[in-house]
Amino acid sequence: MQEKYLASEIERAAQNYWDTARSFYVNENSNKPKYYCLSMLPYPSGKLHMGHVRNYTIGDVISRHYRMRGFNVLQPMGWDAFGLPAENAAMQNNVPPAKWTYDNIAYMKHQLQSLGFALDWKRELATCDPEYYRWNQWFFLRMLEKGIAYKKTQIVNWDPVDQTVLANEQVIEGRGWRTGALVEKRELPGYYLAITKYADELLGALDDLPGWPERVKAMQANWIGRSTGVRFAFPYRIDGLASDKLWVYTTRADTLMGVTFCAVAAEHPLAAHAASHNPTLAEFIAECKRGSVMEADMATMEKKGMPTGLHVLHPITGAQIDVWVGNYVLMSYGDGAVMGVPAHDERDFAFAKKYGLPIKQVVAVENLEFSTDAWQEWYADKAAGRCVDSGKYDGLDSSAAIAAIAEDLRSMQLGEPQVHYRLRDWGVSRQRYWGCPIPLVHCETCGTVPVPDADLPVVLPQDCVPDGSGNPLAKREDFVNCSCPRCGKPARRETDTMDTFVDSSWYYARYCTPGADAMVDARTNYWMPVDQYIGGIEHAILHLLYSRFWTKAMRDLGLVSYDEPFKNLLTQGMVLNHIFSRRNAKGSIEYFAPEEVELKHDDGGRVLSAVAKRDGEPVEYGGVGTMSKSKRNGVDPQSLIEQYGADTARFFMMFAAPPEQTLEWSDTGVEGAFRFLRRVWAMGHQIQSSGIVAQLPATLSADLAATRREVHLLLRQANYDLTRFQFNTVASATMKMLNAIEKAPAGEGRGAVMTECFSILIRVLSPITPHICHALWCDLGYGDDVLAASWPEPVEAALKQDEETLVLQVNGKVRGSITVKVGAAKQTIEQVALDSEVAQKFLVGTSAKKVVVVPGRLVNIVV
RNA sequence: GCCACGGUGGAGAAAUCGGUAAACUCAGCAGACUUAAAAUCUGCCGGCCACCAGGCCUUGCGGGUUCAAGUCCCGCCCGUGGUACCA
Repeated sequence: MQEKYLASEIERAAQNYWDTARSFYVNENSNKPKYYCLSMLPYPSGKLHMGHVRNYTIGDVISRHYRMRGFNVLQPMGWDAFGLPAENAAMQNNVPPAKWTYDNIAYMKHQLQSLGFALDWKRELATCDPEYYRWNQWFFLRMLEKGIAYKKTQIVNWDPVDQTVLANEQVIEGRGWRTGALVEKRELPGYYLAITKYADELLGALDDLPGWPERVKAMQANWIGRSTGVRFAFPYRIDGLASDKLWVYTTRADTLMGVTFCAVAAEHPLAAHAASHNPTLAEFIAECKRGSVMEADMATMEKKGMPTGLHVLHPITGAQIDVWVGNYVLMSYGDGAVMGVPAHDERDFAFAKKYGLPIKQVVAVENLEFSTDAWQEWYADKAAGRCVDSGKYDGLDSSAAIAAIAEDLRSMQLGEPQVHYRLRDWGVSRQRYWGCPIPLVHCETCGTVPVPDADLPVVLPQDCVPDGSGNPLAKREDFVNCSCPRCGKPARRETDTMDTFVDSSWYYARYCTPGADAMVDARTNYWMPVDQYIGGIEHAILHLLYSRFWTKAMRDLGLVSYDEPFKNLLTQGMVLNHIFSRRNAKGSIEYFAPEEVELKHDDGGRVLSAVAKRDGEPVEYGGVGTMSKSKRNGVDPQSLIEQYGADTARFFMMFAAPPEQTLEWSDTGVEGAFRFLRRVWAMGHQIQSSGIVAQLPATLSADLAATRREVHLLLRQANYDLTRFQFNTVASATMKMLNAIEKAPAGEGRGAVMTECFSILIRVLSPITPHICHALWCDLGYGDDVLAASWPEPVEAALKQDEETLVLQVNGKVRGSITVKVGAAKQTIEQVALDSEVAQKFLVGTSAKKVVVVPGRLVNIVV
């Protein structure tokens, strides 16, 4: 073996070995237990960034560890290849998204391979491949048949200059990112998937996912947002309107007697009716329709309203209630109308104060004074209050009042209790080119007709170049023009494509069944569910909820036999980097990569200002944020790999922080990871040249026994840390092992202790830095392939010790230590502590009030 | 705004059950080796007080529970992720 650590040579050799031996190609014919380890598939943005390296190294460490523990491990990889960035790149470089995407895939695949991940590449898939997305189309048609997919209108961000739909990401401060034009809300028809039909199951099944982080389950539960309340109506009679009821939903029916107004969404029929002969109101409604559709914008904007001049009747008292239009009422949520109870709802309170609407208290809490001057938390407290000034409901508590009022509404046929979800159905239509075509045909005679299964896939043309003004598919006559599958007459193809979350909702199942001429086949039931799923915390809600929904829909269509796709979930923390941007003259935003920017710091190291190196003009510092193509703040690991090797990059990534924690990028410390690997190599060389000693002598000197004990203790700790995926401390355990081996004292058996301890070190380190460990394992003659080695376990005999040291505290402060026999009785320990010189010093003129003994840890004397 | 998570030395971090705060590493400082540099090795490295012995303080801020709090409870501040068309 070479004396010097030559990373690139070692890595090439190890990768060649794995390729030749087909080490990571797996199948279902194994007598080992299966283990499906899956990392979220990357978007092929051009180059890997540090977030990818982190994600895939975590997955690889888990995969290799489980493999050495005797599992049949599947670890596949693929490409989330449809999406917006390809269209943006196309506009910038005049390259078709298809070419850009496939070029990126080729480059990034090469990068992944150079990192030495234990991937089964024969299962690779790209979601932009017609052989993949045909099954999106096929399944969409099945959902259409089952009524899970349906059509209704959706509200989108509209750029009036580019005449195009904008993604939320493309709306910055209410303006289109390219044009700077004020964004408008526009209604378009679109297809929805009825995820709300599964809301109860999606919520309930969270309890059956003990391997998911609590925080993710909490977020999903809140997102689904099940509530029980009452849906009821305010009756009205308004000339020119056929309907005679204004429906609302509330969880606080107990405050119904405090209603002083109603508010409807700008798109509500009552608003439209009132506006038809009220230009001021029409103008206000138009104003409500300006701005983006984002929830964060809706929630933070100033709450505004305008009276419609219409009124409805209180369902119980019959009193006239004014109807307002409110910019904060969402048509897409419930019935697009809400009751206003200013006394007991904080938002209604602010609204009433602003417009001088009456505030009527109907819930009181003993000893607390209600005042309309300022909002107080208890006004909305469901638990403490009782009804007042509410007629026959006076004195009832919240739940009794809700029950009584719901019953009265029911008897009047004006409402009933209802379970409500915050979750909305999943709108999947996108007015974009680079996505999976929705397999429908529009015929003047037959209406909307599904493309027959035999004609799937509807293939997306590969050579379009978007220009930012709408979907180029609509201009492609050869795509759009077709004949109706039903009547044969000329017809037009649907040009909307599917949300890319469709692509990623079932790819994990397709990995299991490469080459199947169905969506999936029986092999999926061998591998699924995924035993360990690893991906960014940013997917905690949407991707993970859609995948769970999709799995249940596939199950209900008889395609798979499992209920949940991901048994265990590890949510990786984001890798963050600094963000710099500038708004140009047109009002659009340009981002600068950190290396394109020069920083000025204050004395404390805080960023004061930044200028672009290119032109010396100032750029705005946007703080830190997740590495992304669009913000141009990704760091390419390539130079790291070239300079130090894949093992150093992998080790450093694992060492830097625990997987779930957010990581602010900095490359200081990479050098240290490299130094460590060089020392590991040097130790291997030293052991090899001084001769490998397999047999430990019958007895060891106390010093050597201590070295051996330390390494076995570290092994015990590392094994524990592996079970909880805390790889940073596994990495530091291997560093501590090396420190101990290097300091191994002279004496009989030194070679044997070093040989044994180093074999432990290599195996524990091998999932993190597989190349160097592969080389050392072979070169030192431990075996042919470290992948086939058994995972090390600490040896009890090596851990044994006769005495232990306990911390001695007086009044909770550390004052010294005592040494006792292992397993000594509490009374004995107490006596040793009290007799100690340190304790005696503190006991002069007083006595111990209490002595707390924590076995194996400490003694605390309270005086 | 709302939901979730986080905040520990100059930096990344560790501390498994409420039991020695800062393991391991980076940066820095001092030294050894060297003609020199690189590499390597050794020592120091939270703050204040002290001649030493040692003492006091310190886990974003303010309170609380406890023999004992980074860890548990209450109230704030700041940061990150998500917020349904970024993926």
